[in-house]
Amino acid sequence: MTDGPLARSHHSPPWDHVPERLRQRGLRWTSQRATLLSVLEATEGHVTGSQLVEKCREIEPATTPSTVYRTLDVLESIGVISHSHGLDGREEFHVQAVVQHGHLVCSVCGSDEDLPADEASAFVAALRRDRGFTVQIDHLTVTGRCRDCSRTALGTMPAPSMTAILTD
Amino acid sequence: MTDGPLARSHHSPPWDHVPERLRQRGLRWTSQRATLLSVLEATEGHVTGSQLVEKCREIEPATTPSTVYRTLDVLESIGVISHSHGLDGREEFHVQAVVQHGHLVCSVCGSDEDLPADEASAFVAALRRDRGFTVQIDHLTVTGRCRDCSRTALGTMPAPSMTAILTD
DNA sequence: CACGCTATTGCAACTCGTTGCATCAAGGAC
DNA sequence: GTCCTTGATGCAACGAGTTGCAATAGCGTG
Repeated sequence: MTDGPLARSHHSPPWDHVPERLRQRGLRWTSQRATLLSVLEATEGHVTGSQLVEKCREIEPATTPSTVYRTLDVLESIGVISHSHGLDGREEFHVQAVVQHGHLVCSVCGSDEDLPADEASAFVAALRRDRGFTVQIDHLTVTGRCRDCSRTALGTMPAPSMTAILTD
Repeated sequence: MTDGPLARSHHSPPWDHVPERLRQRGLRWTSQRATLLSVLEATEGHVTGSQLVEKCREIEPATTPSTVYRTLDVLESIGVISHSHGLDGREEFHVQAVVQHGHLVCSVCGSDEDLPADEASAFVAALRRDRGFTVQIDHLTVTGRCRDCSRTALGTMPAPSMTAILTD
Protein backbone atom coordinates (compact mmCIF):
# COMPACT_ATOMS: atom_id res chain seq x y z
CA MET A 1 0.00 0.00 0.00
CA THR A 2 1.37 3.33 -0.95
CA ASP A 3 -1.38 5.47 0.41
CA GLY A 4 -4.34 4.42 2.47
CA PRO A 5 -6.30 6.53 4.93
CA LEU A 6 -3.38 7.37 7.13
CA ALA A 7 -4.81 10.70 8.12
CA ARG A 8 -5.90 11.53 11.58
CA SER A 9 -9.54 12.32 12.02
CA HIS A 10 -10.10 14.43 8.89
CA HIS A 11 -7.70 17.26 8.08
CA SER A 12 -3.89 17.25 7.76
CA PRO A 13 -3.38 15.06 4.70
CA PRO A 14 -0.11 13.21 4.23
CA TRP A 15 2.23 13.84 1.33
CA ASP A 16 0.18 14.42 -1.74
CA HIS A 17 -1.74 17.47 -2.80
CA VAL A 18 1.01 19.73 -1.52
CA PRO A 19 0.77 22.07 -4.52
CA GLU A 20 -2.97 22.30 -4.03
CA ARG A 21 -2.68 22.85 -0.33
CA LEU A 22 -0.28 25.68 -0.93
CA ARG A 23 -2.46 27.32 -3.50
CA GLN A 24 -5.48 27.02 -1.28
CA ARG A 25 -3.70 29.39 1.03
CA GLY A 26 -2.64 31.79 -1.65
CA LEU A 27 0.87 30.38 -1.64
CA ARG A 28 2.65 29.14 -4.74
CA TRP A 29 4.11 25.97 -6.12
CA THR A 30 7.54 26.55 -7.59
CA SER A 31 10.30 24.42 -9.06
CA GLN A 32 12.48 25.10 -6.04
CA ARG A 33 9.77 23.81 -3.76
CA ALA A 34 9.34 20.76 -5.94
CA THR A 35 13.05 20.05 -5.61
CA LEU A 36 12.97 20.30 -1.85
CA LEU A 37 9.87 18.19 -1.58
CA SER A 38 11.39 15.43 -3.70
CA VAL A 39 14.41 15.44 -1.43
CA LEU A 40 12.24 15.23 1.64
CA GLU A 41 10.25 12.39 0.16
CA ALA A 42 13.47 10.44 -0.26
CA THR A 43 14.57 11.14 3.29
CA GLU A 44 14.19 8.93 6.31
CA GLY A 45 14.50 10.02 9.90
CA HIS A 46 16.04 13.36 10.71
CA VAL A 47 17.81 15.91 8.58
CA THR A 48 19.30 19.28 9.32
CA GLY A 49 18.72 22.31 7.18
CA SER A 50 22.19 22.32 5.73
CA GLN A 51 21.95 18.66 4.82
CA LEU A 52 18.80 19.42 2.89
CA VAL A 53 20.49 22.30 1.12
CA GLU A 54 23.24 19.96 0.01
CA LYS A 55 20.87 17.29 -1.19
CA CYS A 56 18.91 19.86 -3.13
CA ARG A 57 22.11 21.05 -4.76
CA GLU A 58 22.79 17.56 -6.02
CA ILE A 59 19.58 17.85 -7.98
CA GLU A 60 19.62 21.55 -8.68
CA PRO A 61 23.06 23.12 -8.14
CA ALA A 62 21.60 26.60 -8.23
CA THR A 63 19.76 25.99 -4.98
CA THR A 64 19.96 28.88 -2.56
CA PRO A 65 20.05 28.33 1.22
CA SER A 66 17.64 31.09 2.06
CA THR A 67 15.03 29.64 -0.24
CA VAL A 68 15.38 26.22 1.30
CA TYR A 69 15.06 27.51 4.82
CA ARG A 70 12.09 29.64 3.95
CA THR A 71 10.40 26.76 2.21
CA LEU A 72 10.99 24.51 5.18
CA ASP A 73 9.10 27.01 7.29
CA VAL A 74 6.24 26.98 4.84
CA LEU A 75 6.11 23.20 4.67
CA GLU A 76 6.08 23.04 8.41
CA SER A 77 3.28 25.56 8.58
CA ILE A 78 1.08 23.35 6.43
CA GLY A 79 2.03 20.25 8.37
CA VAL A 80 4.14 18.43 5.81
CA ILE A 81 7.14 18.31 8.10
CA SER A 82 7.96 19.13 11.67
CA HIS A 83 11.15 19.84 13.51
CA SER A 84 12.77 19.28 16.85
CA HIS A 85 16.21 20.14 18.13
CA GLY A 86 19.36 18.07 18.27
CA LEU A 87 21.91 18.03 21.06
CA ASP A 88 23.42 21.30 19.92
CA GLY A 89 20.02 22.89 19.61
CA ARG A 90 20.18 22.85 15.85
CA GLU A 91 16.92 22.22 14.04
CA GLU A 92 16.24 18.71 12.83
CA PHE A 93 13.46 18.18 10.36
CA HIS A 94 11.26 15.12 10.03
CA VAL A 95 8.77 14.13 7.49
CA GLN A 96 5.47 14.21 9.26
CA ALA A 97 5.64 10.83 10.89
CA VAL A 98 2.68 8.55 10.98
CA VAL A 99 3.38 7.92 14.62
CA GLN A 100 3.89 10.98 16.71
CA HIS A 101 7.07 10.75 18.72
CA GLY A 102 9.62 12.71 20.65
CA HIS A 103 13.33 12.02 21.07
CA LEU A 104 15.70 10.77 23.71
CA VAL A 105 19.13 12.15 22.98
CA CYS A 106 22.15 10.94 24.92
CA SER A 107 24.46 13.78 25.81
CA VAL A 108 27.39 11.40 26.14
CA CYS A 109 27.34 9.30 23.00
CA GLY A 110 24.85 11.31 20.99
CA SER A 111 22.50 8.42 20.32
CA ASP A 112 18.94 9.35 19.50
CA GLU A 113 16.04 7.01 20.17
CA ASP A 114 12.46 7.71 19.33
CA LEU A 115 10.03 8.17 22.17
CA PRO A 116 6.58 7.06 21.03
CA ALA A 117 3.80 9.38 22.07
CA ASP A 118 2.16 6.81 24.29
CA GLU A 119 5.21 6.48 26.49
CA ALA A 120 4.91 10.13 27.31
CA SER A 121 1.15 10.22 27.52
CA ALA A 122 0.99 10.23 31.29
CA PHE A 123 3.42 13.11 31.45
CA VAL A 124 1.57 14.97 28.72
CA ALA A 125 -1.76 14.41 30.39
CA ALA A 126 -0.43 15.61 33.73
CA LEU A 127 0.88 18.82 32.25
CA ARG A 128 -2.44 19.51 30.67
CA ARG A 129 -4.39 18.70 33.78
CA ASP A 130 -2.20 20.59 36.20
CA ARG A 131 -1.05 23.48 34.07
CA GLY A 132 -3.26 23.64 31.03
CA PHE A 133 -0.12 23.13 28.98
CA THR A 134 -0.55 21.29 25.68
CA VAL A 135 2.64 19.45 24.78
CA GLN A 136 3.84 19.31 21.20
CA ILE A 137 5.21 15.81 21.38
CA ASP A 138 6.90 15.94 18.00
CA HIS A 139 9.01 18.79 19.23
CA LEU A 140 10.02 17.16 22.48
CA THR A 141 13.66 16.33 22.92
CA VAL A 142 14.73 14.86 26.22
CA THR A 143 18.41 15.04 27.01
CA GLY A 144 20.15 12.69 29.36
CA ARG A 145 22.18 9.51 29.29
CA CYS A 146 21.19 6.39 27.48
CA ARG A 147 21.24 2.97 29.08
CA ASP A 148 24.85 2.20 28.21
CA CYS A 149 26.18 5.61 29.09
CA SER A 150 24.28 5.66 32.36
CA ARG A 151 26.44 2.75 33.44
CA THR A 152 29.73 3.99 32.14
CA ALA A 153 29.30 7.66 32.59
CA LEU A 154 30.15 8.27 36.22
CA GLY A 155 33.85 7.87 35.69
CA THR A 156 34.18 9.36 32.25
CA MET A 157 31.85 12.32 32.25
CA PRO A 158 33.54 15.63 31.60
CA ALA A 159 31.45 17.14 34.36
CA PRO A 160 31.50 15.08 37.54
CA SER A 161 29.84 17.68 39.69
CA MET A 162 27.26 18.36 37.02
CA THR A 163 26.17 14.83 37.59
CA ALA A 164 23.32 16.33 39.52
CA ILE A 165 20.95 14.77 37.06
CA LEU A 166 18.02 14.11 39.29
CA THR A 167 18.99 10.92 40.91
CA ASP A 168 15.50 10.12 42.03
CA MET B 1 39.13 27.15 55.70
CA THR B 2 38.85 27.96 52.13
CA ASP B 3 38.72 24.47 50.83
CA GLY B 4 37.74 21.40 52.73
CA PRO B 5 36.87 18.23 50.89
CA LEU B 6 35.13 20.04 48.07
CA ALA B 7 34.56 16.86 46.25
CA ARG B 8 31.22 16.34 44.60
CA SER B 9 30.34 13.64 47.04
CA HIS B 10 26.69 14.66 47.34
CA HIS B 11 25.45 18.11 46.36
CA SER B 12 27.05 20.13 43.63
CA PRO B 13 29.12 22.89 45.17
CA PRO B 14 27.81 26.43 45.26
CA TRP B 15 29.25 29.63 43.88
CA ASP B 16 32.41 30.12 45.77
CA HIS B 17 35.68 28.37 45.39
CA VAL B 18 35.41 28.56 41.63
CA PRO B 19 39.08 29.54 41.23
CA GLU B 20 40.11 26.68 43.45
CA ARG B 21 37.88 24.23 41.72
CA LEU B 22 39.38 25.21 38.40
CA ARG B 23 42.94 24.87 39.62
CA GLN B 24 42.23 21.50 41.14
CA ARG B 25 41.62 20.33 37.64
CA GLY B 26 44.68 21.94 36.21
CA LEU B 27 42.61 24.76 34.78
CA ARG B 28 43.29 28.43 35.35
CA TRP B 29 41.67 31.42 36.89
CA THR B 30 41.94 34.46 34.67
CA SER B 31 40.64 38.01 34.69
CA GLN B 32 38.32 37.20 31.78
CA ARG B 33 36.80 34.36 33.74
CA ALA B 34 36.40 36.60 36.75
CA THR B 35 34.52 39.09 34.62
CA LEU B 36 32.15 36.47 33.29
CA LEU B 37 31.57 34.99 36.69
CA SER B 38 30.70 38.36 38.15
CA VAL B 39 28.20 38.87 35.37
CA LEU B 40 26.68 35.46 36.00
CA GLU B 41 26.45 36.14 39.71
CA ALA B 42 24.40 39.23 38.97
CA THR B 43 22.10 37.37 36.60
CA GLU B 44 18.71 35.92 37.34
CA GLY B 45 16.88 33.37 35.23
CA HIS B 46 18.07 32.65 31.72
CA VAL B 47 20.64 34.34 29.53
CA THR B 48 21.87 33.63 26.07
CA GLY B 49 25.52 33.58 25.15
CA SER B 50 25.41 36.84 23.25
CA GLN B 51 23.68 38.58 26.13
CA LEU B 52 26.50 37.50 28.38
CA VAL B 53 29.06 38.77 25.91
CA GLU B 54 27.37 42.15 25.95
CA LYS B 55 27.17 42.32 29.71
CA CYS B 56 30.82 41.39 29.97
CA ARG B 57 31.69 44.17 27.56
CA GLU B 58 30.00 46.68 29.81
CA ILE B 59 32.56 45.76 32.42
CA GLU B 60 35.46 44.92 30.17
CA PRO B 61 35.03 46.29 26.63
CA ALA B 62 37.86 44.16 25.35
CA THR B 63 35.86 41.00 25.96
CA THR B 64 36.06 38.50 23.13
CA PRO B 65 33.11 36.27 22.20
CA SER B 66 35.14 33.13 21.73
CA THR B 67 36.59 33.46 25.20
CA VAL B 68 33.17 33.87 26.74
CA TYR B 69 31.73 30.88 24.96
CA ARG B 70 34.69 28.73 25.84
CA THR B 71 34.52 29.79 29.45
CA LEU B 72 30.82 29.01 29.58
CA ASP B 73 31.68 25.49 28.53
CA VAL B 74 34.24 25.23 31.27
CA LEU B 75 31.90 26.60 33.92
CA GLU B 76 29.26 24.16 32.84
CA SER B 77 31.71 21.31 33.00
CA ILE B 78 32.42 22.05 36.65
CA GLY B 79 28.76 22.49 37.42
CA VAL B 80 28.60 26.22 38.03
CA ILE B 81 26.01 26.74 35.35
CA SER B 82 23.86 24.64 33.08
CA HIS B 83 22.05 25.29 29.87
CA SER B 84 18.88 24.35 28.05
CA HIS B 85 17.48 25.48 24.74
CA GLY B 86 15.00 28.22 23.94
CA LEU B 87 12.26 28.08 21.34
CA ASP B 88 14.71 28.65 18.54
CA GLY B 89 17.07 26.06 19.90
CA ARG B 90 19.53 28.65 21.03
CA GLU B 91 21.37 27.91 24.23
CA GLU B 92 20.11 29.52 27.40
CA PHE B 93 22.34 29.47 30.43
CA HIS B 94 21.26 29.31 34.04
CA VAL B 95 23.12 29.68 37.22
CA GLN B 96 23.06 26.30 38.80
CA ALA B 97 19.67 26.48 40.40
CA VAL B 98 19.06 25.25 43.89
CA VAL B 99 15.95 23.49 42.65
CA GLN B 100 16.40 21.40 39.57
CA HIS B 101 13.85 22.27 36.95
CA GLY B 102 12.98 22.03 33.29
CA HIS B 103 11.05 24.45 31.13
CA LEU B 104 7.67 24.70 29.49
CA VAL B 105 7.96 27.00 26.51
CA CYS B 106 4.87 28.15 24.65
CA SER B 107 5.40 28.12 20.92
CA VAL B 108 2.63 30.67 20.43
CA CYS B 109 3.36 33.44 22.90
CA GLY B 110 6.87 32.43 23.90
CA SER B 111 6.15 32.30 27.62
CA ASP B 112 8.48 30.14 29.66
CA GLU B 113 7.42 28.57 32.93
CA ASP B 114 9.62 26.49 35.15
CA LEU B 115 8.81 22.84 35.53
CA PRO B 116 9.98 21.68 38.97
CA ALA B 117 11.72 18.34 38.95
CA ASP B 118 9.07 16.66 41.01
CA GLU B 119 6.37 17.34 38.46
CA ALA B 120 8.36 15.34 35.96
CA SER B 121 9.51 12.68 38.35
CA ALA B 122 7.05 10.06 37.19
CA PHE B 123 8.05 10.59 33.58
CA VAL B 124 11.71 10.56 34.50
CA ALA B 125 11.31 7.41 36.56
CA ALA B 126 9.44 5.66 33.76
CA LEU B 127 12.15 6.43 31.24
CA ARG B 128 14.76 5.05 33.54
CA ARG B 129 12.79 1.97 34.35
CA ASP B 130 11.69 1.18 30.81
CA ARG B 131 14.67 2.36 28.85
CA GLY B 132 17.52 2.85 31.24
CA PHE B 133 17.53 6.47 30.16
CA THR B 134 18.67 9.00 32.75
CA VAL B 135 17.01 12.35 32.13
CA GLN B 136 18.91 15.56 32.60
CA ILE B 137 16.00 17.53 33.96
CA ASP B 138 17.82 20.86 33.85
CA HIS B 139 18.18 20.47 30.14
CA LEU B 140 14.59 19.53 29.47
CA THR B 141 12.55 21.98 27.45
CA VAL B 142 9.00 20.99 26.60
CA THR B 143 7.40 22.87 23.74
CA GLY B 144 3.68 23.29 23.35
CA ARG B 145 0.97 25.76 24.15
CA CYS B 146 0.43 27.37 27.49
CA ARG B 147 -2.95 27.49 29.18
CA ASP B 148 -4.06 30.72 27.56
CA CYS B 149 -2.82 29.86 24.11
CA SER B 150 -4.33 26.41 24.28
CA ARG B 151 -7.72 28.10 24.40
CA THR B 152 -7.10 30.74 21.80
CA ALA B 153 -4.81 28.88 19.51
CA LEU B 154 -7.10 26.82 17.33
CA GLY B 155 -8.22 29.79 15.27
CA THR B 156 -5.02 31.80 15.27
CA MET B 157 -2.28 29.26 14.86
CA PRO B 158 -0.20 29.75 11.73
CA ALA B 159 -0.34 26.03 11.19
CA PRO B 160 -3.86 24.64 11.46
CA SER B 161 -3.05 21.23 10.10
CA MET B 162 0.10 21.09 12.17
CA THR B 163 -2.18 21.21 15.14
CA ALA B 164 -1.52 17.52 15.44
CA ILE B 165 -0.27 18.07 18.90
CA LEU B 166 -1.30 14.86 20.52
CA THR B 167 -4.85 15.54 21.36
CA ASP B 168 -5.12 12.74 23.86
C1' DC C 1 62.01 34.83 42.35
C1' DA C 2 62.90 33.06 37.93
C1' DC C 3 61.59 29.04 34.80
C1' DG C 4 58.95 26.23 31.99
C1' DC C 5 54.87 23.79 30.79
C1' DT C 6 50.61 24.32 28.87
C1' DA C 7 45.98 26.27 29.49
C1' DT C 8 43.93 30.41 27.82
C1' DT C 9 43.43 34.27 24.96
C1' DG C 10 42.47 37.02 20.76
C1' DC C 11 42.17 37.01 16.04
C1' DA C 12 40.74 35.65 11.68
C1' DA C 13 38.21 32.66 8.96
C1' DC C 14 34.36 29.89 8.63
C1' DT C 15 29.48 27.56 9.21
C1' DC C 16 24.71 27.76 9.88
C1' DG C 17 20.84 30.55 9.48
C1' DT C 18 18.24 34.86 9.05
C1' DT C 19 16.75 39.15 6.96
C1' DG C 20 16.03 43.36 3.84
C1' DC C 21 15.40 44.39 -0.70
C1' DA C 22 15.02 44.61 -5.71
C1' DT C 23 13.54 41.50 -9.22
C1' DC C 24 11.07 37.60 -11.04
C1' DA C 25 7.28 34.73 -11.96
C1' DA C 26 2.98 31.85 -10.34
C1' DG C 27 -1.53 31.80 -11.21
C1' DG C 28 -6.16 34.04 -10.89
C1' DA C 29 -8.96 37.39 -13.67
C1' DC C 30 -10.56 38.73 -18.04
C1' DG D 1 -3.29 34.22 -24.34
C1' DT D 2 -2.31 38.73 -21.74
C1' DC D 3 -2.36 41.42 -17.53
C1' DC D 4 -1.59 42.27 -12.91
C1' DT D 5 -1.12 41.34 -8.11
C1' DT D 6 1.77 39.70 -4.83
C1' DG D 7 4.24 35.68 -3.22
C1' DA D 8 8.88 33.63 -4.05
C1' DT D 9 13.59 33.99 -5.30
C1' DG D 10 18.52 35.27 -5.11
C1' DC D 11 21.82 38.07 -3.30
C1' DA D 12 24.34 40.47 -0.13
C1' DA D 13 25.01 41.75 4.53
C1' DC D 14 24.57 40.40 9.01
C1' DG D 15 24.32 37.78 13.81
C1' DA D 16 25.41 33.87 16.56
C1' DG D 17 28.64 30.62 17.51
C1' DT D 18 32.82 27.58 16.54
C1' DT D 19 37.56 26.51 15.44
C1' DG D 20 42.67 26.62 14.19
C1' DC D 21 46.64 28.86 15.43
C1' DA D 22 50.28 31.81 17.19
C1' DA D 23 51.13 34.59 21.15
C1' DT D 24 50.31 35.26 26.05
C1' DA D 25 50.17 34.39 30.75
C1' DG D 26 48.65 31.30 34.88
C1' DC D 27 50.76 28.78 38.34
C1' DG D 28 53.31 24.78 40.05
C1' DT D 29 58.34 23.83 40.53
C1' DG D 30 62.97 24.32 41.96
